[in-house]
Amino acid sequence: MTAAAPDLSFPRPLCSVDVAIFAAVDDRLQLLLVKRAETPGEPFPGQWALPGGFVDIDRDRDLEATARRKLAEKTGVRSPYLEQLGSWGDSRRDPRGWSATHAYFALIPAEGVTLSPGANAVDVGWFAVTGDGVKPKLAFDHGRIVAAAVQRLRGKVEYTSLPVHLLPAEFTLGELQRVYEIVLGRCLDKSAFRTRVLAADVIAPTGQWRGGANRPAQLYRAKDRDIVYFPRPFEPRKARASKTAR
Amino acid sequence: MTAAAPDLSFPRPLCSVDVAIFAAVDDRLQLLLVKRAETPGEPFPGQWALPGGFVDIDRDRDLEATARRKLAEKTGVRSPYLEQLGSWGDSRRDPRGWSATHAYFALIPAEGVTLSPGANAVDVGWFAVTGDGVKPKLAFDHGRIVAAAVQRLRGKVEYTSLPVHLLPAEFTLGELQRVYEIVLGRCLDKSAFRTRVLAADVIAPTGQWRGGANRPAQLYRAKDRDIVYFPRPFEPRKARASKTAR
DNA sequence: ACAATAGTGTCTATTAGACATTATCGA
DNA sequence: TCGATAATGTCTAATAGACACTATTGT
Repeated sequence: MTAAAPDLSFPRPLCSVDVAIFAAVDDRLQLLLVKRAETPGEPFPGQWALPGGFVDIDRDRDLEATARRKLAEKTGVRSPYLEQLGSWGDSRRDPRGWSATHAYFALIPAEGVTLSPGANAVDVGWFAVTGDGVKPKLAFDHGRIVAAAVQRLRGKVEYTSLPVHLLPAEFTLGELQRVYEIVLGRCLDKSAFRTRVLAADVIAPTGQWRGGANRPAQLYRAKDRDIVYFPRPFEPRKARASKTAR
Repeated sequence: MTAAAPDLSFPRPLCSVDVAIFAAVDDRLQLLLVKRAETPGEPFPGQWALPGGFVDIDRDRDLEATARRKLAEKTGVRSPYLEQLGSWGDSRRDPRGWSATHAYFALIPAEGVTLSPGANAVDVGWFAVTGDGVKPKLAFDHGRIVAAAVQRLRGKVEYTSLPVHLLPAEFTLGELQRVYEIVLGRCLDKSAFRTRVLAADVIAPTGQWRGGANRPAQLYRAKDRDIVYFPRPFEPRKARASKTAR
């Protein structure tokens, strides 16, 4: 005889995944957004939103797979830095009913990425991050999700090696410092920066050099794909009394 | 005329919330677990698990509400420190089908908490955290969720004021230091600890004193309910060469 | 007086930022 | 030689930990 299986027919929330994809494009921190189709009945038609969609329980083995699928659809990138950001679920964020979304955030190198809208979207584009968000008003509650993503990114950049994932495989220390400055929105001291990063043992010289109209720079490569934590955050000191007062 | 609403009838994952509830009980960091009922058809009958359950879209206005409901059911505590931990979703974690759970972690003062199994559970209890987890093998993938919760807690304790939430409203600096040591599993220097905590401006003296068989201690109260970040983590130095060599 | 814990003071190694200096390339 | 950027060195303020010392209660 078969035991009576408990009832699972109660209503379930909708279950989706959204991804906040960041890159350093044109010397600015930018976020990838997609424009929603104008299909009748679709919520927020024509509005910009994070790339995302419902979990497909036949195709996606887990939540991260859904996130990777969305990322690959829009950017073609297959091995980004991908981190879970959090989840947002309530009765009102989606007019179609109680819904919960699992948000991820990704960092990708801007170089060599070609955007494509994919299905469900009519347009894709990079949007400069200003303050805690982005210019256009976003669909759903994506505004607050983006704010959380930006805060998490900025916060972690203060004390981790995260920004290496915004660069291609090989890069110079100068370029690395530049991405840090782009994300943080402030300048860093070169000497202190180099000491920190090299002491953290996150990057290794490739032995190659990048030449230009100046002294060539050592090329480096990220050591681990993982994130490394600095012992302390960047802490700008008060400006010292300048000797050359002017 | 009505626009054709898009089809929402595709299968949805199950959606649940689980809560890792920590307290400092008997001078040890402990985790609250519930024993699952032996109801036929229920997965993992009789096994220990995190308190949790399906989102009830009629009762719960959002995910956090589900977490609070579970917490109150088991402990009666209504205003804990509650933080989202992450989400886990895949096709195999629940034998009943593709399921995603939203995990939270909570810190509560051990004092004055009375446990009750509530519905769906036949027993509740505190389990000492050892290493990254807890003795019994847990239901579902709760083992890895607990590991993530413990790591997050330990990590944050290094550089935040989190442990105040493991204490009752009023406490002495000695007691606060003790909870830090319980969670971190190592001793801290009294002087350094006091300087740090007081400089962080997270607690305020109440004006009251706690007496005993020794010099009375100033009572403090947490200033904000929120978490405060220390400028740097606790960093134990190498032991200095002892003058009294023996 | 003594045990026990609270609370303070001093010393020092370490560090990271500020800033100056040197190095190395192309034009 | 010059401009530009890379790489390194020096100085110093700040700090956190180690550890000793003092303070205040009950017994």
